[in-house]
Amino acid sequence: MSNIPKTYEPKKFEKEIYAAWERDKNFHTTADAPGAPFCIVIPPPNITGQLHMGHALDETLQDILIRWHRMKGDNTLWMPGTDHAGIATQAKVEESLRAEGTNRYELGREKFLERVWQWKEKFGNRISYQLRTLGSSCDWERERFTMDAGCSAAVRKVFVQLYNEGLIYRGRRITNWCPKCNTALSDIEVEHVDEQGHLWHLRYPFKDGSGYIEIATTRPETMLGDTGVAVHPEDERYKNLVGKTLILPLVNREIPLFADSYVDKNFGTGAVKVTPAHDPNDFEMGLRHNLEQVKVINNDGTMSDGLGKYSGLDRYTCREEIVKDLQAGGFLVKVEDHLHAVGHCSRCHTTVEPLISKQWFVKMETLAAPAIEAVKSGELKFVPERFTKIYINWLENIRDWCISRQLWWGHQIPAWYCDDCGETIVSETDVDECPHCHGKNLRREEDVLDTWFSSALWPFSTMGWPNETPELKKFYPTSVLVTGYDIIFFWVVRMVMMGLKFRGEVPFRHVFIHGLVRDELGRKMTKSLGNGVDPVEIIDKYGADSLRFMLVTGNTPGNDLRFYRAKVEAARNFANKIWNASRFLLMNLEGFDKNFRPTKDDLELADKWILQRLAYRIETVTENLERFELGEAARQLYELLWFNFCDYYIELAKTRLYGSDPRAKSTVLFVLTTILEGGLRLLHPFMPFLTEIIRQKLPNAQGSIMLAPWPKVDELKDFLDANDGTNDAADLIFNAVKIIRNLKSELGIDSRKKTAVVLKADDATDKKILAENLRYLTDLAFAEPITFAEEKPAHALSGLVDGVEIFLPLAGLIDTEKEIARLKKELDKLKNFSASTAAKLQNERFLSKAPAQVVQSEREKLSAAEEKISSLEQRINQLENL
RNA sequence: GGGGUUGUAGCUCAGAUGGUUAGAGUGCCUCGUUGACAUCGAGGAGGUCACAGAUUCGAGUUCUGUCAGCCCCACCA
Repeated sequence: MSNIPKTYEPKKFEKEIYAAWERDKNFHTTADAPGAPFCIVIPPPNITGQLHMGHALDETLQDILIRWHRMKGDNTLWMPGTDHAGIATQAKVEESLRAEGTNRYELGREKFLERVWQWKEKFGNRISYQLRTLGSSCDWERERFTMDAGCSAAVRKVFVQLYNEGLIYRGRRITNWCPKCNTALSDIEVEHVDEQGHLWHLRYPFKDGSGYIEIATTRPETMLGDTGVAVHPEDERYKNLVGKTLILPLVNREIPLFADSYVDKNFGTGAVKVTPAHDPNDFEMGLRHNLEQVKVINNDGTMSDGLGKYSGLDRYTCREEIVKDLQAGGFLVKVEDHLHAVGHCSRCHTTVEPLISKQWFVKMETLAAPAIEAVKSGELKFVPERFTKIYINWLENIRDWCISRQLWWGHQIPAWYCDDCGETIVSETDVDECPHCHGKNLRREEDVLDTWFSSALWPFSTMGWPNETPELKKFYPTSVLVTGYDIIFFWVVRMVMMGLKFRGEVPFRHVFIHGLVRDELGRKMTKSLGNGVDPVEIIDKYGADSLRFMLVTGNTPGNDLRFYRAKVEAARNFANKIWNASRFLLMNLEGFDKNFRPTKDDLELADKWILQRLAYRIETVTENLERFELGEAARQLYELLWFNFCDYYIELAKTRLYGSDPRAKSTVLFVLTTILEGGLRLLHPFMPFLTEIIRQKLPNAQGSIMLAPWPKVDELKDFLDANDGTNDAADLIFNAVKIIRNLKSELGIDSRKKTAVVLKADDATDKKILAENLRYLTDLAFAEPITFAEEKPAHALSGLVDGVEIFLPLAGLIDTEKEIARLKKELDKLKNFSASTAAKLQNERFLSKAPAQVVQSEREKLSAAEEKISSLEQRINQLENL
């Protein structure tokens, strides 16, 4: 029988296995295949760069669910693809152009886009390749891109319909503007960061010379655009001043003092300067009071023309100049330190400038209502549930979505402006004549759409929508969306809204949320910190299976997890353990008859025990997968395969394996292969490569493991008997093993050295179990010879398990005092426990209110403890009288 | 300002619907290389489950409050 190398070296086989899966079309899905649909659409990675640890986690979770369902026999589709990532990708390409000494404007729109497509080709492929190295079992034949023809058609259709329904509109509004990216941003693309700034107190004189009013501002440079000063209508300090005219310092513009309830009486001086063109609140107030909008800051962050010496200055340089000039003019009262939140571009971290410009918006309120309802009704569920609150809270306070971006890379907005009659035409197909005036002077809107607009359609645009494809019918709504909590607002809510709007159904039944992967110190992995760990490098060194296993164990849904190498190594060691257990089995397969099936009578305690363990884990692992508790499922498999199978069963199997009874050997081989093969299938979703390569070598399996059936308890039913006492018996034996090992260690005896053991069992059942399985004590604890005694030997170390006393007789004298001290310590512990249990059992209320089962088990515990106590006391007595 | 979340062994984390004497990985200490595995085996030390109350026969687990950390949302200039 073929054998495998001594150590687990994933690098030697992972690539090959993946290639074989792909070659054999194991990932392939058709809509008309049998089985209930199970579908996940991948959160499309950006084509900006390469796979990072966050992707590795996201893909691993998805692949586990996908592989599990595929094995379960569901018609399983994992739709792969990538995202064009408008701003981010454009910025990357512009960066590389800068390195070449040119820029996009020199290149022109068309040439520039060619460059971006080249970039897409390169990095999109790299991402797909890296997903493969992780083992992701996507249906690659269906790979999509947010800007491919199908997605583009979907985008156009959605845009036009929303426009026609009045849900998309174009308006001149104040929006967040990034002076560096040179584009508008939506509200959620702005990150607010607390910054230590200043609060400048300024005095604005009244026109009539009757003094001045003091205002406070954090942005003095915007005063050039002030067109009013506001106070609260009920502010006694200013009540009778409202309506007066002020002279704006430095500019000498006449501006009104008016009242608006927006103003907070308690902040600053209670009087606020109003700059409608550069502050969202001032903009609103400006509309309410018909104030002029004076734009003083350009899109690039410099000061506008017509501002005299300030024109052309950078906004922050200008601030310094203004402050200087205000001070010189006697308008500056004082400067205070002030901590306040400042908006930054989430992409480049430049301070955002609120500016007035013409942008396209999506009206959110009518779209949001059904999205809220879908979650409230339970049609869509978040895992963990707590995220529903965040989701609903956000949707209930939603504001219109600015979807136009002044970029080139993205879906160009399908709108045309007629220069002849001023008409705006929005159309799914390109337009070359104005339907209104038949003029030919049409200009296409240059702006592109926010990246998330196309991402929002991903669950159905990838399935062929707007055509009613078989895929759409079969797989929509998809089953689960797996994503990080950081993009719930960006993506999840928008997919839900668009899915409900255009398909009339939620895009997915469950949203499975995971946390962020952090570094060993708990910090976010970022480029600026340089603390990112490259998954490709980890895979190269430890294997994809180890990385995957590490990413799912030891964490719970929705919580962040820390990445540290020791954890990957632990996972790798687990893989190596399985590797070697398999190696052991493979080297002992001689004489294996794959048609042999033992009868129940052939099975001994260890066989029945391990088969029951497997059956139990089939149940609990499946349950945990159903609950999305992948970490717990993985933990249980670790326990089954390492502790139960390797540490106990394999050791116990050796005697019969090397023995002379052929039927016993056949039986043990059957059990070994059954457990390993079943365990591999359970483990396959987590560690696909390792389980595949090993299972292919097993004589009791055929075909790819990824297409093998998910284990069922039913497979083992011939060997299971829930009430045969197997577990109690196994507990007794294994506890006895522990005690013998323990005593040996206490005496400094080599754990593998054969040591005589004396047993004293008063209970007939216990005695029978021990007598039938003495070999296990020899195999696991190297106890030999083992004898039964009615009396406690004098010179011996002793231990207790259930009702059984275990002695290690000593040839020479034992250190009696030390042994007494040890036993007394144990006695104390037992007495404490028995006292508290006894107290519990004397408590009337416990007896009357606790379930009978609990009371009963407490009684049993107490009597067991009392038995042990008396036995220990006897023993101590005996030793003291020596 | 609102909301969320975390606080369990030196470190990183599990402990679903409250019920054995609270677990794992890693680190540490002792011992062990006669063919599955030193990426290993055996044993050990190490925890008043942040703190204070409440509910309950019973709380690491439920509730309230306090302290500490992290995160998200938010138009106080």
